[in-house]
Amino acid sequence: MLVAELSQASLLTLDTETTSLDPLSAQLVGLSLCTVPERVYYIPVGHRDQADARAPDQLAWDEVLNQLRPYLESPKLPKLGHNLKYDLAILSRHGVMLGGPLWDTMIASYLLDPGRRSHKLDDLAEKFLSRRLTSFAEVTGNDKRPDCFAYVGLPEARDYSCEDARATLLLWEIFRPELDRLDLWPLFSEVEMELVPILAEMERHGIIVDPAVLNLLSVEFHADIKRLEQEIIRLAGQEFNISSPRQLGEILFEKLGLPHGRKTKTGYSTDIRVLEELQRYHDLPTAVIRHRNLSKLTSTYIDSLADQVHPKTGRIHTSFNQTVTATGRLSSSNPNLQNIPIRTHEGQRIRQAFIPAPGCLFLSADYSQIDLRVLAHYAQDPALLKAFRSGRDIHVETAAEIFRTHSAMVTTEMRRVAKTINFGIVYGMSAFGLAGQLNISRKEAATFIDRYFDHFAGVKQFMHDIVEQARTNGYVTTLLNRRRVLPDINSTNRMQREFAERTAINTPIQGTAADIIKLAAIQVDHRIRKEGLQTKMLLQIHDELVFEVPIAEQEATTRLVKPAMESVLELSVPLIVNISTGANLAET
DNA sequence: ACACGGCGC
DNA sequence: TATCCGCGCCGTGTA
Repeated sequence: MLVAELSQASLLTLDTETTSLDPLSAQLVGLSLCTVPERVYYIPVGHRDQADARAPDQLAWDEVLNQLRPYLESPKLPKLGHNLKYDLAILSRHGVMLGGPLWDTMIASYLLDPGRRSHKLDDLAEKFLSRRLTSFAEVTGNDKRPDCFAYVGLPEARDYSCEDARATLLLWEIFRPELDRLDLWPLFSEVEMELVPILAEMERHGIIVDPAVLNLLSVEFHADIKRLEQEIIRLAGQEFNISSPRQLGEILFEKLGLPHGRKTKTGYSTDIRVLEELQRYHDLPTAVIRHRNLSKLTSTYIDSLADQVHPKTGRIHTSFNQTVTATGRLSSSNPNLQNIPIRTHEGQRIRQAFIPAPGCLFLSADYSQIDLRVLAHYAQDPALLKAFRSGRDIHVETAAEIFRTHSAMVTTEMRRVAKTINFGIVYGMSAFGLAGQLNISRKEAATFIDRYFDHFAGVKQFMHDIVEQARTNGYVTTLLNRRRVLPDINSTNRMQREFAERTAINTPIQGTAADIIKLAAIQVDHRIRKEGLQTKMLLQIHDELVFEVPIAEQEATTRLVKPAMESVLELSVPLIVNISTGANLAET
């Protein structure tokens, strides 16, 4: 009956039930399928009874596959799911390469409103279908086993799973016309959905960390932390918890009587800026800064990365989340591989622990100044366009303007200030924010900003226009028509309104950069396939793609990646990609 | 659950 | 008068 339906279907909705959230170890328990919301089928294949034997009344997966494979793998039949990246990974491990256009209600919901807090099926069903779905906790009861779903009775599992598949299809019937109406279909089908299997493969492949390097760092840093603890206690004259900002504040500002600066809701601020200021008066802050640096690296990166090496693969498998950020960027979690330290020497040593597979090297390809290039394109500012078209150092050019000198006379310090301003511009920063960032007076900051806008008048005009556009429309868009609503843009609360105004400036820039890097990942993936290379894309870090490249493919990959990334979109200024290679992440 | 602090782009 | 630069994830402390 299902098969008869499938042969007529124009869309197949599916939802997998498994033994684990980790697709690398999850076993398939059941699969629900539907082509219309009125009839949903549940196929139990991996249920266990209470004695942990195979439950009766199930189908053998091989026989199910004999019947269903042509439809599941059909390149013509579109597949709909909620968070299809997961189902894709599960089915792939069970011998099915899901084919056809992929449509995902989680991503559809995200494109329709990227600012929404949750795109979970249960929450969307409640909001758009006025239906309360049975939660996973309700169907698995008190069972705390990681593979608890396998022990759910067949009727209960069927009802639960079918409910989810049906809700997915009903949501799709709402979202699909909305995507069309808001002109989001190309972004959805040609960008976001193309990215899904690519991200799934990046996650599956993972990245190697060298446990020997991590162990060495762990031992060394723990010893340093221990020594610093002794010194801090000596300098403070008493024991206390250095990791507690509250206790640290009491020591610094009450016991030692050092001058306190800003206060937070809960007490004195003890952040890095405050501690650096206090170094003039006492040796304690210096030791605390060093202690903070080392404990941060140890707890967040060294020890926890070692814990997250997958037992089956010996690699780290992050999750790339496609429905989290308000701007269109990806995020990475469990662990976050988009914030591995880079600036400090200790950070570089952590990067050394990330290594390519034997016989391979890492190749990193990053867009040069992508945010400012996007700004140049939007603003059509003659000076900014000229600087990028002539290939000059944008921060040096900016410094020459705001310091009223020639670019040949720009010092590294002047360049640093200009760089801060350039980043601030992208974020819609005020004179107040810039002053705080550069530790200069507000008047000086205002002078820099005035001179900046004097020279880059097109940027000023752009910032004005985009805020105006946001006020009129209630939303802003990127070059690929990604949209973000700004409910507070006309708020009477000045703080809220100004925040929305900064968002109106930043989102088209950051979001367009996100569009570009997503297009790049898709293009590069397709070309790698076409050329039959073994190179694997491992990471996306906002403006950078990192690959694991067999040594013999280094040249071919470089020749492929750079032009592919530079030609994904034609802006008014060139997109420039820098390539570097190395035997670990520190070397790239 | 929330605040703080800190890592990345 | 006060304002405190956009987007994330995560560890720790505190309640």
